[in-house]
This record gives sequence, structure tokens and C-alpha cells, in this order.
Amino acid sequence: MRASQAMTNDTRIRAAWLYHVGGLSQDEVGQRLGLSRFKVLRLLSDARAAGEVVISLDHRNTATLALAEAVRDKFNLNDALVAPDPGVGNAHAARCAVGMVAAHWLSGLAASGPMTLGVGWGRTLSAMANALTGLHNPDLRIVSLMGAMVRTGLEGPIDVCARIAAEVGGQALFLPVPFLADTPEDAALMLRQRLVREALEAARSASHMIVSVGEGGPTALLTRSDVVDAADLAALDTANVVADTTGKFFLADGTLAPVDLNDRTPAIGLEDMVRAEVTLLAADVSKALATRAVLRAGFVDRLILDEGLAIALMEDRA
Amino acid sequence: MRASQAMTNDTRIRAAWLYHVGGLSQDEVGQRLGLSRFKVLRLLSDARAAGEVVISLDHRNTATLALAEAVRDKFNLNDALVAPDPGVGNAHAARCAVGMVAAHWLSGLAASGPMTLGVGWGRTLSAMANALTGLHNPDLRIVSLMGAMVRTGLEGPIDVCARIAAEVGGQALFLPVPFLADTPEDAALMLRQRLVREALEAARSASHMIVSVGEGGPTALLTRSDVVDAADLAALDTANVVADTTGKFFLADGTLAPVDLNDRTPAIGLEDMVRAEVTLLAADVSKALATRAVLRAGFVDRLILDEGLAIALMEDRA
DNA sequence: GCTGTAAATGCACAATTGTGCAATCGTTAA
DNA sequence: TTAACGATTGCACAATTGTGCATTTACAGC
Repeated sequence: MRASQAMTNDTRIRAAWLYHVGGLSQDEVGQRLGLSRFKVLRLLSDARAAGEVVISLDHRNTATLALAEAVRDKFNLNDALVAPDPGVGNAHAARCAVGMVAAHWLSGLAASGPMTLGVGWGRTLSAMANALTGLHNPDLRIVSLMGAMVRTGLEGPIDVCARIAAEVGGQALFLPVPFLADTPEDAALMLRQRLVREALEAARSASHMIVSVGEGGPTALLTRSDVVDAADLAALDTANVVADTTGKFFLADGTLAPVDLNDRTPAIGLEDMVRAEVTLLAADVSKALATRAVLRAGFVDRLILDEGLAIALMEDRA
Repeated sequence: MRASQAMTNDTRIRAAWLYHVGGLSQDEVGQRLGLSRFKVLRLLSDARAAGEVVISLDHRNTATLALAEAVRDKFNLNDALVAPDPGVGNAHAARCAVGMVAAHWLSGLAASGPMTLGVGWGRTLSAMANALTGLHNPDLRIVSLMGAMVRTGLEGPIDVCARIAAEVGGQALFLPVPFLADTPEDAALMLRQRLVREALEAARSASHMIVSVGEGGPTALLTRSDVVDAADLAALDTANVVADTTGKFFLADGTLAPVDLNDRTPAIGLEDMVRAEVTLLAADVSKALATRAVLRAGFVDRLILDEGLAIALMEDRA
């Protein structure tokens, strides 16, 4: 956010309308609003960053439809959606693409009737929240499936959950516990708290869950968020953990890793995920190994991924 | 649509992704897809025209919120929504703006549960169909409130109805009669046909209706669509008709005009509109007179209009 | 095969948009 | 009051995007 405090949202929104709807040039917008062209330029990119301007686009083309079908069959899924290759090798673009497709799918799913939706966290889910538009359902309950991080940006469990709820006009529920407890006993104790149990109950009863896959390794977002310390990191490494979702760490064969971290994350259990209809978001080829591991765990019903990752998975690469 | 037949949607969609999601320049997109920059340029504008790329933006700013409240109070409405001024004086931009706000409102309204939605026709409703995205509700029934035009573009009753239904994944129902019958008796006869009665029944039972306001005068879309002939036009003129909706022609004071045209348009009746929750779309200051007339008729619950028209209405202009 | 017509393409040029950087403004701390 | 710092602004220039028009291509009718 570059704009000054004095420059209210109003100017930004007005500029965005003049530009995008009215089709005026930035120069003309500037004249009309009494601003320099440069100010308008910056206002417009702020508006995009603030999510006041959302572009959504069709993703159905024969290549991705065929890929989706192939992925669905290969991994025995109910459904698979493939976002077209955004053309740049970077993971950020892949996350945007997957987020956009996921947002569109969610709009269709959650359009009607009351529903409890469990959500994970991460940059891909954050991208989905960004792309979410048009969905408005006050009877939607968005519940975070795991504890909170102390310091994150827009990607933490609470942030993702709250942003989705705000956009759809529904209710947000958080699990009021830290993402990671110091000991398994502490984690269990936290989950026994009355207020926590209430939220946990809601999370467990979610009919649909949307989670994303983490790499579990030292480069993953999780391990870079001050959540796991050096000792835990070493434990993950020696145990050969390759993936994580919803506070669970997995080995390449899809089994839960024998690390005590798995008992120290106060969150819903695997059995809850088996019960619900789980949609996994996976963006970027770098997630190939991790995605395969989570899929092997057997609780995923629907996979939304980008074209590059889909191809990698089909070719048994990386 | 400029693209050749051989150039499938695939290329267009792929180009749009590379450009909008991937952030590549048109040149880079061209290289990657083996096309010239110019081809890409045209592909992109086709994609926008085809509704494959939809941009939606926030419209809430203090100025329009205040205006909306003022309009609501002045005309005793349940609700009013004001789209920000798109900055160019032309009516097309105003229609886009109103369409966008209407689409967003509709997404919220029709997100959940089964519902029958009656729709009118015209360029503003067409703009709404264009801007509609994210709404997916197979239990939605879209029914046209009036007969069909023989020759229109994307704005005719059938087209608007079908496009909305296609976008939301719902069912479309048409009134299988011409917009205008030769005599009142013919109109009545048509409405007695079994198949027509069925559709009419659905239209009458619609809980919500979205219609737009026509000017009724010689410059209006209706009078330019080959529907009304010279004699009818003269009748409208001498009767001082200033507005029309849903096949009804109104005088400035909001009463039905004493012209036989009002008995020759096979459509739902005024009493049906009183029963339902009616949303009126009105775009551009040129509709000020007509809008006021329709509002006086007393069946409108919600008004969605653009800033310019709202100001004109508040100032009792035109 | 030939020809006329319309669509599609590519190009030169015009307009718009984006970027790095230096100048300016405002604010805080000495 | 001044020094110092960061945020904001505007500018020159670079890159990208859009347009009118001439040229090529595709194709239907003869």
C-alpha cells in the first residue's frame, strides 16, 4: 500500500472505475480527479493489490481438460481441475492460477444453502481468497482446521479464514490455539478446553475441506515461519518428511511421519479428513513430491493444480 | 468475433492466461504460442468480448453510498444501488457500470437455494449478463417476462434470458410468443395456448424480477427494433408515452398509457409485478424521465442506477 | 482454373503505460 | 531551529499496447 492516509479508498475506487469501466486513459482519469498521471498509475496498482479490482477468466480448454481427466484417473480422485499454465516458471504465478480456478470452483460449490467449510492455510489458499468474487452466502461457515501462527502475512490460518468469510459474508471460526504446542500433552490439553472444543467440533463436522500441500522440507513456508525450531527441523529431516497439510507431516509413501510434531499440532485428525470431502490445492512443480505423498494418504477427493504440476505428476517426475 | 474458425477457443484462452495471469507481454505470449503480436492483441480483445475475461470491481464509495440512500428515501424504495460514474458521457459506459453492480447484487441474491427469477430485456440487462460471473446455481430458473423479438443482437428477451441461465447453470424458460401481437384479441389468444400458459405461470410466480426501463420515445431501442410500426409509433407519440417496461407503456404520471399496444404485448401483467420483488435497472441520464414514470407506477422495490442518473433524479432534472 | 469478395495478417506509426531516479515534502528527534 | 530520515511526487525515458491501412490469404461462385 503506497497511498497516503489522507487519500481515502474513495479516490482509489473512483479512479479504478473511470479507468476500467469508463475506459479513460490514466491521463484522463488524472485530469478529472485532479491528480497527476503517476498518482493515478500508483492508485490503480494499489486498487488491484487491495482486491478492489478482480479479473477472473475462463480456464476450460481442451489441453487442461484432458490433463485433468488423466490426473483424476491416475490418482483415483473424484475430480481434478487443472489451471492453464500461466507461462512464467515462478511459483507465485502458479499459485495465482490455481487460486483462481479454486475460487471459481468454490463459488459453484458454496453458492447455495448453509454449509460448513474447513480451510487450511498457505499462499495458494491466500491466492484463492484474493480471486474469490461474487460468492455471497451468509449461511456459510468458514472454519480454520488448525491453530494459528503468530506471525504471518495474509497467508496464515486466521487470515485466510477471515478473508474468505468476509468476502462471502459468512461466519469465520478459528481454532484458538497455537499452531504448534511444546509437547504432545500440551496439545491434548489445549484441545480439551471448552472454547477450543467448540471450534474443533465445527471443524470436524465440516462437510467440505480445502487444504493445500506444504513441502515439509527446509524451504517450505511452514519451516520459514518461526513455527518449527532447529531441533524440530532436524527431526523432520532425519525422518524423511516430504509433505505436510493441516499440521500433519507425511513420508513419501503417504503415511504419517513418526515425529512427535504430529502429536503437537492441535488440529483436526486424519480421520476427520477421511470423513469430509477434501479438496487439495497444489501449485507449482516444486510440490510434485509432496503432492504425491499427500495423495497416497488417501483422504483427498478433489485435486486442483496447475498445468505444470499436472504434467510432472503424470510423467512421474520429481 | 474476429478469429478464424480454425483458431479454436483454446488458443484464445491460453493467450488470455499467459497475459492476465502470467503477466507476460503480448509479444512474449506471441512467441510462446507462435503467433504475431498483432494476432495476440486481437485474440485478447476477442476473449474480453466473448466474456472469457471478466473484470469486476468494488463500487462502494462514500459518494455513491450517500446518493443511494438519498434515492431510496426520495422514491420510497426498499433499496437502491448506485454505480460510480464511469467518467464518459456515453450511455454504453453507464450501462456497463449498472450491469456490473446489478450482476454483483444478483450473485448475492441468487446464490442459495432454488428460485425463479423473471427477467426483462435490453442493453442494460445484457450488460448485466456480461458481467455475471461466479454465480452458479443449478436450481435457478430464469424466465423471460415477455415475448420474443424477431431480430435483435444479444439484447433481446430470449438472448438475455438464455445467457444468464447459461452462466449460472440454471434453466431458461421463454414465453414462446412474439413481443407484439397484431390485435388485442390475438394477444389474448396466444396467452391461452397451453404451452404459453405454462411459461406464463412460471413468470407470474417469479419471486424476483429484474427489468429495465425503456424510453418509449422514437429514439428508444424498442422503437428501433422493427417491433412497432409507424402507426403505433404515432399512437405512442400522441398519447405522450414516456416509458416502457416489460411490454407496458407508461405516461409520465406512472399510469398505463391508453394505447392499444398495452393490450397487444403478450406478457405478465402489472399485478404480477406488484406481487413480486421487482428490481429496476436504469442507466444513463437520458432515462431520467422514463425512470421517474416507472417508479411512479409503484411496483418497483429496488433501483440500480448510475451516478449520473441518480444525481439527475435527485435534482429533478430532465 | 479463374475471379471477386471478404476475412485475416502484418506493419509503421501513435498513444498509452511503466520504471528508475532525483527533487520535494513532511515529520521526528536531537 | 535544524538535521536527518522516510515517504511522496513528478519527470525523462523505456517498454508496451493500440490503430489505420496496405497486403496477403482463403474461399465461394462461376
